[in-house]
Parts: sequence; structure tokens; C-alpha cells
Amino acid sequence: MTTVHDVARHAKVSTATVSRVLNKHDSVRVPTRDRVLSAIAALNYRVDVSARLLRTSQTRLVLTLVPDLMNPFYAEVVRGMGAVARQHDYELLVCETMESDARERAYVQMLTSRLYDGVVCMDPFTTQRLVSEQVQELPWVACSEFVPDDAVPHVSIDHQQAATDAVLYLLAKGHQRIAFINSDEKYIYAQQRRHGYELAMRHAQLAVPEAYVQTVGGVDFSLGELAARRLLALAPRPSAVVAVSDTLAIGAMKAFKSGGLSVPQEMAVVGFDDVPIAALFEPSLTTIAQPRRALGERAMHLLLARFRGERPPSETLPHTLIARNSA
Amino acid sequence: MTTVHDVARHAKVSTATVSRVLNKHDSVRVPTRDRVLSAIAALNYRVDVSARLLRTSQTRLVLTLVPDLMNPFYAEVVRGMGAVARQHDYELLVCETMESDARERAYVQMLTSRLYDGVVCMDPFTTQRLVSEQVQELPWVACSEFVPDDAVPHVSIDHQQAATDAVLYLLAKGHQRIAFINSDEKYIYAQQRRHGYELAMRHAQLAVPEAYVQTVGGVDFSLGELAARRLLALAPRPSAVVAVSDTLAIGAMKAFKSGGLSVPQEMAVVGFDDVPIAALFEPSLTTIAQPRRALGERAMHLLLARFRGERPPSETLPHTLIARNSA
DNA sequence: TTGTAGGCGTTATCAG
DNA sequence: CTGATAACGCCTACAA
Repeated sequence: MTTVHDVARHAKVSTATVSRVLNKHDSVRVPTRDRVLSAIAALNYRVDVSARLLRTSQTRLVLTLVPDLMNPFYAEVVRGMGAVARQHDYELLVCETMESDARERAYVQMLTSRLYDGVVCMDPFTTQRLVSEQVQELPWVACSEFVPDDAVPHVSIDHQQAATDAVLYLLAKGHQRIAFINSDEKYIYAQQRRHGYELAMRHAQLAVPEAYVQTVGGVDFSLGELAARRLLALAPRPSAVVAVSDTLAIGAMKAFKSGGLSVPQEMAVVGFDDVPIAALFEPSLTTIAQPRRALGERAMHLLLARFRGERPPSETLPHTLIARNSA
Repeated sequence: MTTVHDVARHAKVSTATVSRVLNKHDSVRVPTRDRVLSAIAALNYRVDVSARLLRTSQTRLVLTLVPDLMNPFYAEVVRGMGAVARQHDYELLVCETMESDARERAYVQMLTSRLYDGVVCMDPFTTQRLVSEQVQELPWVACSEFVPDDAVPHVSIDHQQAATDAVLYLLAKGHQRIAFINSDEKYIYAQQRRHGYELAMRHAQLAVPEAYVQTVGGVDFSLGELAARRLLALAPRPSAVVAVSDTLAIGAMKAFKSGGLSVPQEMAVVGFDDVPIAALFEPSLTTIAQPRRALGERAMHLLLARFRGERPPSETLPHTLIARNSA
């Protein structure tokens, strides 16, 4: 392995000068610099990040923790983060955590390893709370998920209002029996969206039978189908449903149609996220769009601000209801 | 920041002993070890990976390069890798490369940084070739994409045979005018699948008008729609189409239906991958299923073998045609 | 069984 | 503008 020493010897300068060239200190005379540069090329030298890190504790690497890469929602948020990171000369690494708090210890290890200059966390706020307590030195920012009233800056939509908006839309269409398909309340988004739903129903003086809220533990298509089948068995059967994820909504539509119902005539469906397939599926899905890309971009900007020593305020990004054919 | 020295002082031992405890050398007497352990706990000490790395060059971190996290195909492959990695006490990090060979230099930097013990690469073989030349020290394994005749071990299906199978299936259904929607031939899978398609057509003594092969540069739904619109404009119009990705296939079906054709009666469609939405979309998609999870698992096993100094042979995993309603 | 001390490859502080 | 040299935190001969 070739080191700065080899380069220095080859270029007949000191290691200090090599280091200066490497780090673009403009105090090196051009001919000297050129000698160093060609030595670097000749020896195919690469700096050893671990050694540099030991000195500078800077890797220009950022980590994002995402619960589930199969959910297309996260993929685009990550892309937004990555774009901004690279613009600022950081590289983004992704760790799929699979929501497993059993792995909490492994996180803490990763996060305290100093291998990353900062973290954007999309994990459930329940685990976020545990982990962030133990990891205080590390610049840390939350995206979509966050611990309420916490000092950690975050970016998110107003989950509660968004769910309320979905219900209001259905109420305006004349629905009274509106059900709710939820993923898992270890997510703050799940809690807040359910609150938004319940609030809107209460405001409209509409009862919510317990079985109208189906919490299925995840967002896979199959779980949406499961929830729909349960809803189909109810009497009185709901005439509309809000799902906290497009994937749940699509799974549910599939099951409703298999069950012989027509969407939206006999069962209206509203989803969340506006993932790409939402527009293609038939009927196309009415959904609360989140600014996925901007969510990621703003989260990364927050993190960059933290790198600069600032304490940026959290941001709430706007959501929009996109009316299509499912409701 | 607390170091081994602090711990040593606190426990009244030497740094060497602390290090031994840290690395579970069993040459430390129990009471001594306990003293060290409680010192570690008391001071909330964590080893600094970068310092350790500088000495041992081992991180127990594995990197996977994937072109596009929006493609649900990759998400599950990654999950397979992650599961096996963690079983063996490695952590998996994901880097979305966005197929950008402009970023080649950044890769090489990442890969030569010694921050990762190994790499599983799913990037286009064209960039793989360039990068792997410059990165020889690093254990390196390819998944799905690979440089043919290369020394790098890889896991993949038989892309050519799989495409041939898709065509044979359509031929058996009586189709003669079969088109092909391709993504980008910088991928070896794209080249090989097209060969498989052309071979099967030639065998059946069927002509392939140039415009029957639509290469759209990616796998987004919208690109599938684009290809379909072009195919619709052709005379004679194809009666069936094979797409190299389910996402392309679904986009195409959408466009065919918008164009007034019924699938599969007027246009049969076969996809590739069997991603979750393939079964839900209507008509449900006939597709060549890849063993996504196993692809990732086997790739990681190959890498682990490389860590042990072995030179494992490449593996070809079986594909299956899943007949549904689109063809 | 435990301690001492040197070095991993870099960067940065000094002098010169 | 350039060079010598001392850290950064850890691991591991080698010695005791």
C-alpha cells in the first residue's frame, strides 16, 4: 500500500507538502504541486480515509436510517437526501433497519463509531427516542418521523391535518361511515394521522365503531387486503376508507374489488404518499401527496446546518390532496 | 471523548489489558476483566472504529452499490443481503449510485477508503468493469449484473434463457408479432435478454422489425408507457410484448389500455421480476420471476467466502415463468 | 497474567 | 513556501 511517505519520496518533498496538495491548500508553488500530483498519479496513491479520520474526525459520509426500502415512499425521500448531500460533497449511505428495536444496540454502535459525520433518521419515533439518548455527540436530524417536543430538528408534513383533510374530502362527498386503515402506532405518523381522522369524525358528530380502525402492523399490499377483508365483514359496512399508505390503499382496493364491490361507487378509498403506482392503478388512487423529494432535501439541509453549528428550526412541509378516481 | 487510557486509569490496569477485554482475549483474569468492564460502563466508553481500523483494517461493514432504489426489484435483493450479513455479524450499507458513471471517481474513493470489508455490486457491468480494475485489494462480488468472463464471482439468473422462455410462452399462445421493451444496454441483463428474445424469434423464423425493439433507457412506469405508445403507432402492430422489467410492463399495459386495447386479448404482455405489484395490477401480470431474496442471500454468501480467502464459483439461480392474466 | 512501547497513515503546528 | 515532528486512539509484540 502506498502512503504519503512514498509520494513524498517520489516527488522529493516532505509529507507535509503532499498533505497540503491533497487538501488543496493554495500555499504550494505550482511546480511543486505538479511534481506531487504526478507522483500521486504514478504511484496510484489514494488517501486512507481511516487514517485521515483518526486525525480529523471527518468522513464526509452521512448515514440515513430507513425502516423499509420496499416502501416506495422512502426510496424517493432518500434520493432527495442523496442529491443534496452530494451537492455539498458528502456521500449518503443507507441502512435499512427493518424497524427492529432488537437491533438498537447495533445502531448505537454504528452511530458512535464516528464513521459518519451525521445521521438522518426515519425510524419509528419510539426507537428514535431510545437511540438518540445514547448518541448525543452526533449531529442528528429526523425526517417524517420524530419525537414530539424533542430538541432534534425534523422535517415532516402535518400528519394530523393531512388525515383530517382526507376525511373532510370524503365527508364533502357525502360519506358518513368512514373507516381507517393504520399501519403501526409505534410510528408517530400513524398516531397523528389517526388523531386527525378521529378529530374530523368527532367534529362531524359521526360515531367511529372500534372496528372501523384497522391497525395491521405494516404497509405491505397484503396487509391492505387483510384490512379490507375485515372491513367487508362489518355491519354496517363503511362506505369509505382512509389508509395511511398508498400501498395499503391499493391492497385494500384490490380486496374490495375481489369482494365484488366497485370503487369508488360502493367503497371510496383515499391513500397517503402519492407513490408512482398510485396514478397507474385502476381506479387511480385519490391520495394525500407528500413532497417526498423535498422532505429528503430539507432534512439534509437541516443536517448541513447542524454541521455548521447552527440549531435550525424544524420544518413542516405542505401536503396536497390529489383527487383521482378512487374517491 | 473517553479513550482506552481513561478506562485503563479508572480500572487501574494498562491500556493493553483494556484492549484485551475489548477483543475478548481470554487471557484476562475474571476479576480484572470485571473491573475493566465496569469502568467501561461507568465511563460509557465506545471504541473508536477509525482508530481500530487504522490498526486492523477490519470494519465488519459491507457496502452494496445499487443503481436505483425506486425499482422494487432491488429492495428485496438488498434485504436478502442484509439478512445474511447480519447473521454473520456484518452490517450492510447501501449506496444508491443512480447509474452515474460520472460518479465513478467517487466510487473508487469510497471503495479504496478501506471503510468497508467488501462490496456487493449491482451496478451496470459497464461501470463495474471500469471500477473493478482500479479496486483490486477489495473483496468484490457481483449480483445480477456482472462482467462476463471476469474473475469476479457473481450470482444471477440466466438472463438469455429467461427471455427465450418468455418468447416461447407467447409463441405457444399463437403470437407471431412479438415486440421487446428494453431498458438500457449498459446493463448486461438488458443485452442478454435481448439476445434471448432475438434468438427465440430467429429459431421460430419470425422477423423482428427494428422498431419492435424499444430501448427506453430506464425502467420507470412512464418509460413503459412511452414504449407502448410507440408500439401502438406501428403497422403491423405487435400482438404481444416482452418487457425486461415489471415496471415497464405495467406502464405499457396502462398505455395499451388507455389506447383502447384490451390486455391480453389484443395485446399480451410479459414482464420480468415478479415484484409485489405485479400480482395486484389488473390484469395481473404474467412475468419471469427472479428469486430476488435468494439472489441477495447467495451474493452475500459469496462475499463471506471471499473473506475466508476462498475463490467461490459463480452461481446461476433458477427463474420461473408465472402465468397470470396479462398473457 | 499483565505492562511497556512502537507504529498504523494522516494532518497540523511549528520553525526555518 | 516548505520541512520536521508530534499527535489522533488503538492493537500487539515483547518483556516482565
